[in-house]
Amino acid sequence: MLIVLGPSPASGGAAAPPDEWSAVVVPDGEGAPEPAVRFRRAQAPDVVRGLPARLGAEAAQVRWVLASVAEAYAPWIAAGVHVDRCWDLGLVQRILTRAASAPGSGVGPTGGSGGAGYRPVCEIPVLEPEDPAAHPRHDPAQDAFFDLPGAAQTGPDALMLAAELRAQRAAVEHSAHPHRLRLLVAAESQGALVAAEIRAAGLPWSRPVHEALLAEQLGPRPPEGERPARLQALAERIGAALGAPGMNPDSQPTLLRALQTAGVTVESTRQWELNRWIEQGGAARQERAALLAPVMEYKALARLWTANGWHWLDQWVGQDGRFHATYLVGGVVTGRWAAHGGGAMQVPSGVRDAVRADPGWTLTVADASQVEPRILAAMARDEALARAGTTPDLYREVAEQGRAAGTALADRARAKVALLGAMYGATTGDSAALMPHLRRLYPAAIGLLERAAAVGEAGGQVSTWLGRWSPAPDEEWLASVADVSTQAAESSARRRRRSAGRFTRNFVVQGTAAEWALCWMGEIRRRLRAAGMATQLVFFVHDEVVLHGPAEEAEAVRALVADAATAAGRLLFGQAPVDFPLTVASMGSYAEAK
DNA sequence: GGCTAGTGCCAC
DNA sequence: AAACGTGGCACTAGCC
Repeated sequence: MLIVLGPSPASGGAAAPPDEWSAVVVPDGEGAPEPAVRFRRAQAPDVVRGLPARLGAEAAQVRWVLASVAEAYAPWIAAGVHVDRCWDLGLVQRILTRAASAPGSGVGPTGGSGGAGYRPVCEIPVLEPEDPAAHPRHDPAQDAFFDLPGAAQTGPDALMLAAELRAQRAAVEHSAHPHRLRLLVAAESQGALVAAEIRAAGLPWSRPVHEALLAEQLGPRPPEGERPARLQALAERIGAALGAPGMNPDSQPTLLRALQTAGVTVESTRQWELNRWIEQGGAARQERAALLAPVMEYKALARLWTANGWHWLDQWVGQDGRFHATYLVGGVVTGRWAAHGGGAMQVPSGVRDAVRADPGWTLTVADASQVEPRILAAMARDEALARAGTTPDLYREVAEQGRAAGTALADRARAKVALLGAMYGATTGDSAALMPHLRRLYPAAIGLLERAAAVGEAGGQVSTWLGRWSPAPDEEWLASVADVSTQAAESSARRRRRSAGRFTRNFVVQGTAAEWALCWMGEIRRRLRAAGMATQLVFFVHDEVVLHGPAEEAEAVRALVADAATAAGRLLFGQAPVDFPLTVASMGSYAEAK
């Protein structure tokens, strides 16, 4: 059963009160959807709790349809209301709108078996949870200002949302692969629930551990506006060593000039280039390393200070000792999640020790191994690569196969570089040189990547396994690749085609891996709920999850997470031709992972 | 004061 | 501009 929740529509010519919502039950068969219940928006959790029984339905059978789960769900969680299933109209609209621009999707106006093509009934912006529009402030003066006739203060009403739902369902059913797109819709929507729940739970973060770590590396917390003592001392040493006393190492132009004046022949101040200069020193390597040691140390510590220092702690770790990461489901063009605020997707390994389980609880960290090449093997139905994908260490097995075939892909490191390079579109170096060997060993897999690249170079769109499409190139791109008026224009056109090809090449793999991860988390969530466990998902980074729960649940949780990974593979690929093994362990500190 | 571009580093 | 994909974010410099 589908129940749409949204702002009440006008009735009898009278506008509904601004904070009134309606529940619209969408019948399975014929019949128009009708508002079944009207309620104040703040009462939504009670409605969600009570309405299914009043309609004679099991709560677990209801799919709640919302314009934006990110916007609506947080107060429900706060009220202790969790739902099993939902349909996020905004997230699905984004997927369908993009698909509609791709001729092969079956979603657009030209394709489809009987569908007229997907056109949104109403625009549903994908709001960030921080977006002021997601949390309208109740300032009466503002209300008066926005209460103009026709002002879309509350967005589409529940009946419009029901109509949009209808359009979305039709588009899915008429698409090229309805069962896959259905899964994507369910997984993306479930992802929105997971993201909101992770944010609400938060990653347990020990302020004392973090502060001790900062004190150890940077010295005591400095007064506002001053550098920490260790950094200040290093800045002075750098100035002295480079013959530029008083210089500010935070100023890249200043530092670069000082380095060059001191005979350090680099063109940037990047760490890798400084390291390369040291390596090239021959007999003078020691001297060079000693000269640049304070610079390197300054860079590392300055990064810690600015990215994850005391300010970060104050801003992102509240009194509850949790880091509440805000995830943007499908926020990356490939479908990966993005994060907003606090750098949640880039918590450096150096500060992960501050992530500590509560007393009596434990962190379970699960990291999926080599997801992308496994995904590639499964998508391409590449038998040989899939064989490697049934082993725990895919790269090692690829090296075995490479050695047996007498190719240069004879050790694990080369196998890894070659495969990653193939998925990223490497054109130089070791990985490009190994491509012919890879192509011979895995013609189906490499063929899939090269076809995806060719589509991108030609300005076309590609799709993930479940049906998330890459964007169509914009006018500017089309014009630039058509411009062959000069040699410079022609080479620029070629460069941009290649770049688009690398993007689509990577898109199919990265995007499908993101779909696997989405299903993985959905399965974890479903199983945790079914088992009635207290353990919660508290963190996610592309192919890694962190759960936090009572120590006595840990053993079951490890098994549950691994089972969920297998189930996700089955959901995508049926009897999955590859395995999705995990490195999974329970621990007190996140730093113990890997 | 705000804004953008450039730079550099973190994660996968 | 580091070869080779996706991002976020902090800082400086230089503009209005």
